[in-house]
Amino acid sequence: MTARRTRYAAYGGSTRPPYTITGTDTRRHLDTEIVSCHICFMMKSVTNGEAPTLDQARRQVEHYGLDADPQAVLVAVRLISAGARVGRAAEVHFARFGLSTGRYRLLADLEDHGGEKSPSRLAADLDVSRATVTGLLDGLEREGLVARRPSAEDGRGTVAILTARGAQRLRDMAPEHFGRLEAMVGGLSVAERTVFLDLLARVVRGSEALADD
Amino acid sequence: MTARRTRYAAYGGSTRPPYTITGTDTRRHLDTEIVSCHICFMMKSVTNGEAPTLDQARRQVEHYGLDADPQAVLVAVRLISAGARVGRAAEVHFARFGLSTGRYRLLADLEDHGGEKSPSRLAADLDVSRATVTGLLDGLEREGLVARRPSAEDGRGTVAILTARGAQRLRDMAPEHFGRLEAMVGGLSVAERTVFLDLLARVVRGSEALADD
DNA sequence: CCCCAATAGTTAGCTGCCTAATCATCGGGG
DNA sequence: CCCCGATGATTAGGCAGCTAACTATTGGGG
Repeated sequence: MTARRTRYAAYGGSTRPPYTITGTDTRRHLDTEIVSCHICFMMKSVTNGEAPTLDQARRQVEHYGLDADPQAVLVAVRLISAGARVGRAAEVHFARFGLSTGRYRLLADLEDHGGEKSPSRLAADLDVSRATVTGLLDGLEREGLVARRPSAEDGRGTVAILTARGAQRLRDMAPEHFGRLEAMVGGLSVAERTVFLDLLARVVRGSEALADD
Repeated sequence: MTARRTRYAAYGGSTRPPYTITGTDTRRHLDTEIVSCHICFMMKSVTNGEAPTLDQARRQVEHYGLDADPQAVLVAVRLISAGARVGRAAEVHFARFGLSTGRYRLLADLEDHGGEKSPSRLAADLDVSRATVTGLLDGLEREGLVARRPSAEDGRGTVAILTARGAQRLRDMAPEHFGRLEAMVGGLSVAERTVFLDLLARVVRGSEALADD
């Protein structure tokens, strides 16, 4: 059979190249369009990255007869939305180097720590569960970027070590990686960056209000 | 056999309550601790939500002999980190109401649009792929919060409609939901919120620098 | 000196998100 | 009038994150 015409057989050997994120096929629509709605007619601006709208927030709050501040709601919703958006952009970014955000963070943390660390420490420092670290290490070990070695002091423990190949990967991607990160915040002045860091930290601290109880 | 002692049998019927996010078992460690490292000894402050550090960013940039601005790198990395953090908090929040962030966003968008919308429109407006919308609708339909109906005009199309049960769910959760969102940004003054919205939008727009090419 | 609670790591199963491929239908150009 | 490209929706497969449960080891208290 011709290799190209096979339908489901191609999946049989799991021969899909890992991390082939290229971009969404749902192309962005026009800047502005009329939206017909059962309740009202409204202009919906789809200016990139600025959804949802203050109008939407206001409408929702009013709809349920609450006295919440629409602007406050908007900030919260935008942050959640922005987080997902930036997270996806980061995933596309790291896919270039055959990594994911999680795998890169683990590699970089290992490098910063001298090349050795236990999975538990990694989980704590990366702020993910130990199970996630197991999964990340599995993938990285398969590609030869890290290795696992039983701990010398603790019979239960393991040590993750950065391999030469892993260190090389980090070195190779560094110029483009840091260049793109810099470009990402290039639209802000130094003063604005300082303000942004402060406000971001305070909102993140406030986001515990979502999970608390 | 006693229902409590069963090991894997409990999974047999897939009788796991959906969305039982309660919090991580990796409890936070102390505020400050000494970290021994092959290269250096350093104080590692784990002040909640303020990792990674400017020092880490500076060290990394220097390590590879680049001339990137450490503060710019820090802003980018913090935003990515904060996005994941806030995203997880949101997931915990929505789990309270038997929803996920994606499912809530779909429901709310439907409600705001008069209760009817095609999956393609939902995908475009929520900024996710159509495949994701299919998955979200599957879950919501299973719980009776939305229904699918073939489109009247287009033989290919489907219309997702908000059911009475779905509208009720939104109504029930509204007070607590908006209250928590408001609390989340309660640490910011109105002026600061305005600034934050502006800066956030600009950084999100800049985050295209990660995915572009 | 032994036992048991705490800890380290893994595994199983879930969700959300993605891309690529598939199937059905619409609709305009030759 | 028919055909083929464009579009709507789903399916299949993959990764990352989570919780809960399981196994193995450590180490302190009775």
